[in-house]
Amino acid sequence: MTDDFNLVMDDFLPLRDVVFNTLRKAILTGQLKPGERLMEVHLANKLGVSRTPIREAIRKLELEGLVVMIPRKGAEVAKISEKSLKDVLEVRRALDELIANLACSRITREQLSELKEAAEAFERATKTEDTTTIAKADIAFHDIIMEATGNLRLKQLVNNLAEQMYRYRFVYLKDETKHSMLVKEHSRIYNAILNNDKEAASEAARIHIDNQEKAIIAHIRMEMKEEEMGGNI
Amino acid sequence: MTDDFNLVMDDFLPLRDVVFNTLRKAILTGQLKPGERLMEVHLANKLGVSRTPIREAIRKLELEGLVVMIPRKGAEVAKISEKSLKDVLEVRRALDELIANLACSRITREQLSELKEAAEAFERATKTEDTTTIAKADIAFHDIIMEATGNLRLKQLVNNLAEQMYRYRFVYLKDETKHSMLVKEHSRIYNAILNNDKEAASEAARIHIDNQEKAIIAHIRMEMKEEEMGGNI
DNA sequence: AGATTGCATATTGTATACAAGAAAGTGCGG
DNA sequence: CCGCACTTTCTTGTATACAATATGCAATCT
Repeated sequence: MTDDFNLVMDDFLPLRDVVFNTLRKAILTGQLKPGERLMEVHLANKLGVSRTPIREAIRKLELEGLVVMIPRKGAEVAKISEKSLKDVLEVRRALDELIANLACSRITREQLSELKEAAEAFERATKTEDTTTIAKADIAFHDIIMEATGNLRLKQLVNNLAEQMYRYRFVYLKDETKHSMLVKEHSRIYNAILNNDKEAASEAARIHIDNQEKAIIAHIRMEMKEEEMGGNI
Repeated sequence: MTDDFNLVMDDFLPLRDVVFNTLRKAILTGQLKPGERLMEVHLANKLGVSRTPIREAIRKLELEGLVVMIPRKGAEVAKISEKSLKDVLEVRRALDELIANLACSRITREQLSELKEAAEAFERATKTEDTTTIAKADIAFHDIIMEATGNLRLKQLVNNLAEQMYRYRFVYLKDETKHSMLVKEHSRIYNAILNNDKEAASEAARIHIDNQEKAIIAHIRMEMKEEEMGGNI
């Protein structure tokens, strides 16, 4: 049982936020599985706090879409269907296009050189073959573009959407045959932004998401097949 | 004092949700003003419940961006700056374009005729000059398009964004000189969707938001001017 | 006079107690 | 052996009690 996630006491943060972060992380990393019930006293005992902070944390997770409430039954970790994932990706595609587009006109020289460095760092990371390193480099690259838009709300929304599919992020990063493609896609995005070519930037961003979608959907279908097989023994 | 909003008991809904809806409405309609503090005992007494449901409702409002938490100080109604409004509208523009685009290929015949009817109803409403009626007709029109996309997440996000600027909605609906323009814009959107012309639909949606943005920003600037004047007496 | 410290009070943060409803088990009758 | 009703227990929903901290005021010191 790797099931025992513990609180990282942050002392000055309210307990509800500590619990919120802890539970969110547990859901996103798969320690808490889709469909699993979140029982208040159980969590309270486990984390060594009372039910109150637990409940308040759940209210926030509920609005983030990570848990669903069943009236008079309690909270459970939200299941992600292929449909809901497609819905999320459909929105993300539009927002990522917007981000690339906005970044073209708003990026600073400094950010532009950071972006170049980040793209190179990502390429180096793919050589190391350590998925965590690659993932970090990927996030760093996209964070710079997002920052360049200067739109806080946009940033917040995209982060939340990305979160919904966090557990599938490694799927397309683990596949080494895709690495060179990812590097090319990044460089295409970088060049489009460099040239202030909004059309090209949007399209590059769209293609980037499209490819992720394909990989993730394929993975999900496989997972489902496996589950069926398991049930049919 | 129009300050006394009351609970609409929904009996089967948990109190926290009733409180949540009540407070949200109060914020959106301006009964609770930006910067105003939300004190738990005060609200609890006023609404005749204990602090617990109040707190849980505030947690949700917090995540919706309608209130901001100040640690150990409490919650207050979020202020909306011109910048944050522009941020919101920038995102909404992209999402409304997406909605119009998706609706083109996914709308059913039935929804199409509903949409035609809604557009006509909106035109009739502008003749009555009752702002509430007009607002309802406007919402109905856009709801049909949104529904046609079949994307639940998209719907949820756009609703939330629209909410942020709810109190300014009447600004562009009250101005009668704009009515004929709005009617034209709606009919443009309807025709584009009817013809399954995605490009045209997106553009029509974009223009629709652009015009709203102009009206709202102008209104906000005016409001701010007024405030300054008030302070400088 | 101004600043500073200490106290009183108000307000949030957390824990616990109590109420009510749902689910699961148990026993009885068919 | 199966099904239905009753009871028990578990879990959420709500209220309240207690703790910790910030704020404002006043008195005192410089």
